[in-house]
Amino acid sequence: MGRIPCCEKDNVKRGQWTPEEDNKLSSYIAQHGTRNWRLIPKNAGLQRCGKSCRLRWTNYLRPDLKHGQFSDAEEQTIVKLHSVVGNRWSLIAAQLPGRTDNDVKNHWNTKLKKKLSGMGIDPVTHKPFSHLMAEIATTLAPPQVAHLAEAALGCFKDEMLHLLTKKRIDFQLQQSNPAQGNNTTVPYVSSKQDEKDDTVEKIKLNLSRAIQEPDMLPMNKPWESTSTRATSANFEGGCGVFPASVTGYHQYGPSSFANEGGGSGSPWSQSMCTGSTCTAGEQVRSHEKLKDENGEEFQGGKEIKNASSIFNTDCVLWDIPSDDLINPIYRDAFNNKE
DNA sequence: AAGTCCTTCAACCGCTGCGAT
DNA sequence: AATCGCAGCGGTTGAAGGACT
Repeated sequence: MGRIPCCEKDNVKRGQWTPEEDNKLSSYIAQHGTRNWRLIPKNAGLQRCGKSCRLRWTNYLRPDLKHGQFSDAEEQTIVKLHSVVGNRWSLIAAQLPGRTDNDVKNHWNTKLKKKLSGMGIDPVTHKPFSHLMAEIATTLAPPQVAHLAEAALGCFKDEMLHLLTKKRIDFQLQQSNPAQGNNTTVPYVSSKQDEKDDTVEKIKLNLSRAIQEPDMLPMNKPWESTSTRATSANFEGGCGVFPASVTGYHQYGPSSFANEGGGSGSPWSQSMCTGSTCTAGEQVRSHEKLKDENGEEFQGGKEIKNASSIFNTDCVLWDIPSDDLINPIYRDAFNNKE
């Protein structure tokens, strides 16, 4: 039994809204509010379906909306929240005044995913690519690992190729010493296809090396540690899949990248990618029950009418002060990758 | 200058949960 | 308890404009 459509498809206009339509909708809502979207187009004299009107209003016409570029702080908030709740755009948008879920989703898909990939971080799991490779290599028996690693490589390949073909990266192999500039540095290649093939071969080479020599794999998990100073060396010394310039960002940048000697161990970096919150399989799914620190259950999804129950000023889930949502060091690292 | 490719983002689609009946 | 209709959500699409060749 099919559901009755929300409107007569034949009688409704689709596609871009005209300024006249915007005016009609805005002035109607200003007078009558947004009760009953089905009636709004009819009463406002619009040949649109109610759903289309609602979207136009919530995503564009609402007076409280913020249009224009996302700020650094907003981007950081999105990344951080995404690492906790995954693709729950409405929940994330609720933490960004004036932004809609559509805005956040679009910005994530067009900008932030690429930024993270460019930093050597898998935007799905929020873990370094190199770590994911290493996990595959260490957790599986040799006959399986080759195939699975190949499959994983396929997953990451598009992101990596995007990065590597857009930007010329001095691709350092794990053994090479950048200061000496020895000839293990992969030279720039002339054609785009050669460049891609070469890059894929390098990744494969280093992956297979990591599989054959598990000793060289990073056994510590810097993002799970709050005390160990994690530096890019963790990954340069790892499977060597990624160039130092990329792995240097593996912890969303802050202490290990921008403050090489300091290792501030900012709660920002710790909470961005802790094992307990950042893996895809562990991400909160819609309608799963969540528990707060008192063991009381609350639910994800739209059951959370006020998202501040999760993202409140005390940051219960993250155990960080809210001020740390905006970490200037991380921000700089993030911006420098543009 | 023209054609092609890429990026962005508004809009649509289908699904789900909730409240009313 | 079952059904219906609405609102909201996330994934996807496609038009438009910009960048590149």
